[in-house]
Amino acid sequence: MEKKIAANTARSKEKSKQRFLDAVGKILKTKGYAALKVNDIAATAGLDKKLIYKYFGGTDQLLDQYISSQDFWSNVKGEKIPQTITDGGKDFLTGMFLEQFDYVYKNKEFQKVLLWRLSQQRNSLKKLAEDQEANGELILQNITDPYFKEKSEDYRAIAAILVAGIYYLNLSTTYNGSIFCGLDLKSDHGREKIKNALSFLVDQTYENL
Amino acid sequence: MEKKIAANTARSKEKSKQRFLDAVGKILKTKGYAALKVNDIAATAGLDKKLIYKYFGGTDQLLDQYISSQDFWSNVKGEKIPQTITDGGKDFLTGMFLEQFDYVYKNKEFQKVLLWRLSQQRNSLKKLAEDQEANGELILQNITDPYFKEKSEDYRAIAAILVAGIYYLNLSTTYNGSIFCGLDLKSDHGREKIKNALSFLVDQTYENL
DNA sequence: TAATAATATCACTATTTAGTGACTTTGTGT
DNA sequence: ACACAAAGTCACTAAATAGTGATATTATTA
Repeated sequence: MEKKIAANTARSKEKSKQRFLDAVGKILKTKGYAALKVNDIAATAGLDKKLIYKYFGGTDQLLDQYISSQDFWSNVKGEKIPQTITDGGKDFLTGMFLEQFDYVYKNKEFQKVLLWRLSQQRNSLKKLAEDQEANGELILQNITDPYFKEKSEDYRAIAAILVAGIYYLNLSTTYNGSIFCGLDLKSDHGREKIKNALSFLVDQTYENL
Repeated sequence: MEKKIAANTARSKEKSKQRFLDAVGKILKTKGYAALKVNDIAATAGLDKKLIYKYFGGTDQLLDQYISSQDFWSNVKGEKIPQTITDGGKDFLTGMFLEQFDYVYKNKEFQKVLLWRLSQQRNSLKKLAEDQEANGELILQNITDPYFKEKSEDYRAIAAILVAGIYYLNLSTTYNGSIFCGLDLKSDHGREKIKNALSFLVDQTYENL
C-alpha cells in the first residue's frame, strides 16, 4: 500500500522544497545571482544537493520555480489604482514614482532581480519583464492614456525615462558608489533632491505636455 | 649587455600585451564579462596564458588595465564644450543627452561595461565611475552650475535621472526585450518618442526650475 | 655564428563545481 | 514490531578553471 505524504514530521518533501526555494532567495539577496550554485544552495538550505535534482530536476528548474513563486510587482499592482481620479492621475503617479524610488532602494532582492534580468537570458526572467509591462499597462491605459489622449505616447516616453532612471540610480548607488552627478544618493539630502526632481518633472509634464 | 626591446619583430612584448587587451575587448563585446577567463582570453589572443601572469600579474590586473585603457567618455569630454554659451547650455546639454542615448544604444561594449560595473566589485571599475563623475563635473561646474546658481543641485538631480534613464532604457532594450511602457525601443518611432521626451524635459527644466 | 636574454609554449597540479550511484535513516500501515 | 517506501546522506567521477615549473624558440649583439 502507498504511504501518505509526510507533512508535519521532520522529513517532509514539501517543507524541504520550500527550504530550497528560501535558500535561493537568501543567496540572491545576500550574494547575487552569480552565487546561485547547487552546492551553495544545498548548504544554505541545510540539505543535500541530490535532493535538488530529485525534487526540481536541477538548479535551473529550481531557479525557475523560485522566480515564478515571487511576486516582484506587488507594489505596482492594478488593485492600488484609486477609484476616483480627477487630476489625470497626477498625484497618484507622482506618489507611485516616489514610492518606487524608495522601494527599489530598500529592496536589495528586487535590485538583484533587476540585475539578474539584465545579465541572463532565462525564460522565466523574460516573463518577469512581461508581467511588469502588463502591470504598467493597467495604469497607463486606465489613467494616463485617457488624460493625455493623442499625447499619450509622449507621456509614456516620459514615464519610461523616469522609471528607468529610478532603477538605474538605485542600482548604481548600491554597486558603483553613491555619487551620481555630484549628488550623494545614499544621503537623505541627495535622495530628497531626486524626489523633488521627480515631482517637478511630473508636474511639468501635466502642465505643459 | 642588455638587449633592445623588440618592436617590429614577430615577438614583441608590447604587441603581445596589446593582443591580450584586444582579446578582452572582443570577449567582452561578444560574450560579456562573465566569459572573461584566463584560458579564454589567452586562446582569443592566440597566446599562452602564462604570459598574462608574466606581463600583467594575473587576469585581474589585465582587466584593470583594459578598463583604464578605454575611454568611454570621450564623447562627453570637456574638449567638446563650446566656448560661447549664451543659453545656459540648454542646446548643448540637450544635444549631449540625445547623443548619449544613441551612443549607448549602438555601443554594445559600453553596455557590457555598464553591466560589468553593476555586477562586480572591482576597484578599477569603481575608478571608472569616478572618472565618469570627473568628466561630468566639468560640464556641471562650468555650464549649468553658474546658470542655475542656488538651484544647481536641483538641476543636477534632474540630469541624474535623465542619464540614468538613458542607461537603463538601453540596457533593458538589449537584454530584457524592446518594449518599455508600451513603447518599442528598438523601433525608430519609439526611440524618437524618447528623444522628444528628453528634449521636452530639458526644455521644461530650463524654463521653469 | 655563438652566447644569451627575451619571448613563448607545454605539461602538469590544485581547486572548484555539477552531477550520480550506493547507501542509511525515518515514518507509516498492517 | 516489521516491512518498505519515502526522505536524506555520502563518497565518488568528470569537467572546467587558475596558476606554475621546466623547456623550447627567436632575436640581438658581441
